[in-house]
Amino acid sequence: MRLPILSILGPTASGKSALGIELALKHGGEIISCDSTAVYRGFDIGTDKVPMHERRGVPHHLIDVAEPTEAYTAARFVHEAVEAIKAIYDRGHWPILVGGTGLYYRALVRGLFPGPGADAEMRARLEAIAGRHGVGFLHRMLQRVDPASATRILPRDLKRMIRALEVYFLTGKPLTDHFAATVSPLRNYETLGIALSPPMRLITERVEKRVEAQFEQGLLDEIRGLIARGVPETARPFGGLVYRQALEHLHGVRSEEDTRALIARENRHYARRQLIWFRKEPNLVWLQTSGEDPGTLAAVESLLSSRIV
RNA sequence: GGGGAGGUGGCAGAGCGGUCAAUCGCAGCAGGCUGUAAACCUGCCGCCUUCGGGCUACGGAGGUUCGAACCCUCCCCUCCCCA
Repeated sequence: MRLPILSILGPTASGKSALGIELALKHGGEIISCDSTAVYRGFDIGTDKVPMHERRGVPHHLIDVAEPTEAYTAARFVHEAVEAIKAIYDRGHWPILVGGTGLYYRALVRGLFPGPGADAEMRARLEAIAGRHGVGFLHRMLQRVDPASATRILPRDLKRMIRALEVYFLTGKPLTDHFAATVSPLRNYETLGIALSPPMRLITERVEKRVEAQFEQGLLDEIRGLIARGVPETARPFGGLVYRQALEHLHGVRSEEDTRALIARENRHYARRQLIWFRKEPNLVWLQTSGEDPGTLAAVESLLSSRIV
């Protein structure tokens, strides 16, 4: 008898982490972060990692597992998350997935096709072609070798086009053909997914407060420190939300005040995209409250009590 | 008081006689996503629409013209410089 893998999803600042910890404390849970940026060591403030002392002894997995110069991927996430889930159940504990990275969640729950991963050399070559002949050239190329993907991928969506071509050239088979072989890594597990979706007004408010707090906690010093330690500004996590805008500010692109406002706005945009993503996920139970709302905990508890397997 | 610049859709800012409901950007709204995903990409964005189009628009009022956001006259208002 054990609890289903619980997933707590939701947009930024919806209170996922707090809820996860609360539930973990009650039922012997361990948290698996589903966050594409929290995996990077040294990027703490801008990713809003829960500090050690606030974790209250609850183990957190898939946080700080990669160097900033590494390229963490959805595939690696899936692999490590599955390993973590197994290990947690083996310990007799309960795995709780907490995060907001839609692709990672979907990849874990629905699976990725069993094909080749990123190939830096191939990508560089394709990018060079795009640079020389334009994106349209790549799209026409894709049209010839993988018409189905060419229809799905818009002509200017370079990243997806490159991936589709990469898969084709590496396997001789169109990407869309590979899709049929996709299986869920969690197919043998019982799962329960919660989507937190408090009113957007509340998200906006919380995001604004959080951005202020991030600056107060020394976001800029954290960035300076990372650079001083030799992390190149081209490192993956520097290209993401918060860090990108803050880095621009350090380069004098705009004032700190404007940067804070910009980051808050970008966070709202991001929250919207996250929700769009989750809405397409089947089998999620939606709660219109934040993770700290006592009603949320009660609702999840009651869902769990009917789902013990 | 004298001299100069200008008033364009939520902001910012092009246009300077027809092809302008008005470039581009931002904001706003909607959406996509199978190994970079906090990334990347798409559509809408005056009002109405059966999505073909219809209507009202570029500070205000007149005027010139087949035709004006663009030219002329007057008025109103902003900003800068000198006093």
